[in-house]
Amino acid sequence: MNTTINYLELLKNNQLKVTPQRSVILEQINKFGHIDIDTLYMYVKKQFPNISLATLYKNINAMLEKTILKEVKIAGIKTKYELTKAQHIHTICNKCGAVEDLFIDTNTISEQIKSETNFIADECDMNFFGVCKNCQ
Amino acid sequence: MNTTINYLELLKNNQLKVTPQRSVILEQINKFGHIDIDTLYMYVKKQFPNISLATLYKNINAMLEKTILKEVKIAGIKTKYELTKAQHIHTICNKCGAVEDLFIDTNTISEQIKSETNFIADECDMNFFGVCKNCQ
DNA sequence: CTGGGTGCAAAGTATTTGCATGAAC
DNA sequence: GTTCATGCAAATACTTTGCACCCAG
Repeated sequence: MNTTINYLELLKNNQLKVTPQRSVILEQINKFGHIDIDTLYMYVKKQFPNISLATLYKNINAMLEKTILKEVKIAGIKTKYELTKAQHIHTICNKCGAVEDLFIDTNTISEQIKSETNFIADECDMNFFGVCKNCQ
Repeated sequence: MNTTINYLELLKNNQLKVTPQRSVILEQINKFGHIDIDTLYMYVKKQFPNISLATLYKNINAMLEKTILKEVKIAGIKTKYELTKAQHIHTICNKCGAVEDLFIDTNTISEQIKSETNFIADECDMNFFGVCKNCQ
């Protein structure tokens, strides 16, 4: 049920050396879906007790630049990171805090924006706040 | 053409004391539409050379709590603040950096989300990245 | 072997807190 | 007069940088 991702190829294809630290970082981000730096640090430390926060930041930044990762900035909570995947939006539950992906079409709105304002959008972030199924 | 806002009432109605500093803060945020803390500090200092960053942060946080203000977190740029107003979305130009408001309907998507996932959304943030009319 | 990655320490930036004084109501 | 805001200094949190050493290719 979990998508298998080839971290090795992902790194190689982006001219980043494959190190065990990087593999674990990607593994953990994928496991959590969305994770903030401190939680990630905590989990990566379980496999690399000596890894430094600086290394984590450096790697995160390198992968952000290569667009392997994406920054998820959400009002009210710490910035999280996710693997870059198909265009999707986020739902954030105000009760339990869960952040979920939802793969829905966003092009319709982009086109509406273009016709109304001439702004040509090629990307978007959408965050919906409310109450998730489980918390209702 | 500029909406006149009664900062006095806005503060009073939210149980916040009316101080000249607060009025100027609201004035500047309104003038810029969206502004980050450093730019705001710079402009507020023109009228209150002795104001401290701490005071600015305290006021911003107080007004965020009362929902007079809203945090605008956008991937890649510094967090900005705006006055709370009718539901709207943001367009961010990748060339000139301009952040603009766009008042379009978001309920249709909220309903789509509800019917697809049972997530009940009561609010959303939407940021579209691309090229604005002027920069094309 | 060579270039880039790692870990540490230190620097830099951002944000919050505590407290004495002063202004709002 | 009482409560809360302000401004300063200090503390804390967050992120980046420099450098010596080490590993991936």
